[in-house]
Amino acid sequence: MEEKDLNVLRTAIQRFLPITDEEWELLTPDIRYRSLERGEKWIDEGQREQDFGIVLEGNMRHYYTRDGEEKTTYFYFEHHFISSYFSAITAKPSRLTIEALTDCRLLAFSYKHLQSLYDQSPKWERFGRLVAEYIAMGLEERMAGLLMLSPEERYLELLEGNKQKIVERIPQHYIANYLGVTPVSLSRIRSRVQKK
Amino acid sequence: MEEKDLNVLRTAIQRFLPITDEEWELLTPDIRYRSLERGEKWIDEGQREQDFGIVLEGNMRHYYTRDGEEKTTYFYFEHHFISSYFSAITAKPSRLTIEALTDCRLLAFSYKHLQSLYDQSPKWERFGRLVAEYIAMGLEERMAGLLMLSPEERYLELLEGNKQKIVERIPQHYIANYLGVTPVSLSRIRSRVQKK
DNA sequence: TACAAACGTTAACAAAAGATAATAAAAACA
DNA sequence: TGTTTTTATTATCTTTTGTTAACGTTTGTA
Repeated sequence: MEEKDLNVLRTAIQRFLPITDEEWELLTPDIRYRSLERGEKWIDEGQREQDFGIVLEGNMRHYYTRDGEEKTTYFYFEHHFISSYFSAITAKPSRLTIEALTDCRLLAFSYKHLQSLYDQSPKWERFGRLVAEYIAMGLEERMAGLLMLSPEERYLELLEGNKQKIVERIPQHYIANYLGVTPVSLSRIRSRVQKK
Repeated sequence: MEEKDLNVLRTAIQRFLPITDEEWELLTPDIRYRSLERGEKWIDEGQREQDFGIVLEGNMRHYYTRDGEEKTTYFYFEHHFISSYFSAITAKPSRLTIEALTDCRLLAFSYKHLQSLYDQSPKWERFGRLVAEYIAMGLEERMAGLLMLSPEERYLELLEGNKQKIVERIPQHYIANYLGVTPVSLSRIRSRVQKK
């Protein structure tokens, strides 16, 4: 495994808390590469065994399926952690599917292994807490936006915030799902916004 | 402090994980009663020092303020933990206000103290992780509903799910906020639903 | 390269939601 | 008890969204 790739993962972990080499080496035996072609699924609805991963290259989306319709609700880019998180922590089958939007390279490790680190080392347990808090904060932010902003305001926020990546690299009909409107409606919002 | 009230808190904690008497006694010195009258605020926007609490009696709401408008996004009932969670974990001023909808009795303890327990005991650190995961799951569930269901479907879900408490005990215009529509619109949804 | 699939825009119409105001009922409270 | 205040409904009008379909463009791939 390339040092550079491992460092991407270690750096991502250390955005939450510093870890020693010994702590790091508790994780490394379980790390492996995964490659996905565009359109390939990383985690499928109903799937049980759960991996965590980090995106080295490419981008991905996750979606729920309802009445045969796919509803995309999140995107993953380089250096993002990726997992069917709620399936992993509840040990239930995944309710969502994660799919590569471009060819992707990932590093992966099993949630089971991470969970065993929670028992072995308080530092990893703390990492688990900080990750959960981080995820919760992102969801709260998102939910507040859905409740308090109009679709147009949410679109404008997407253009400004630290989320331009999404607008630049993701097909618009997926973004429409993400904002909670139909693709047709997002197209109209865009033309409305442009006139101003 | 009454044994019965302390037991409510300990039971709530033990829904996440069992704790020994010694672990419990790390928390107890910091616990105190709080009483609020209807309309009184427990945490105010901009406030910094953060308490965690558990509702013994009564119910509460929390809301964001935007352009002078209050947007209610959550309700708390008996035996629910209550805090301005994201303010506590980020040590930033609270962006939301928590207000008593009825006269309330709570038990409270400081987040600072809880945080010190994270350092003192792996069990408490794990408690912190499990609580964060629980909050994240609730938010994900909520967000998926906002993205995938119509306002009418969200209202119907509220009637069925394990959330009847909200419909029974909370004024409708707050519920409208919670569902992401205006009070007028919720009233129309109700009359539409009844005709069926 | 040629064909098919995916994507984005626009149009037309129906359904729903927002805004505002009027009214009535219920709850708080002095 | 009587009087505010809060709460819910209804009506009207405007704006926005959903739905379906058509069209052209881009992209992927055989």
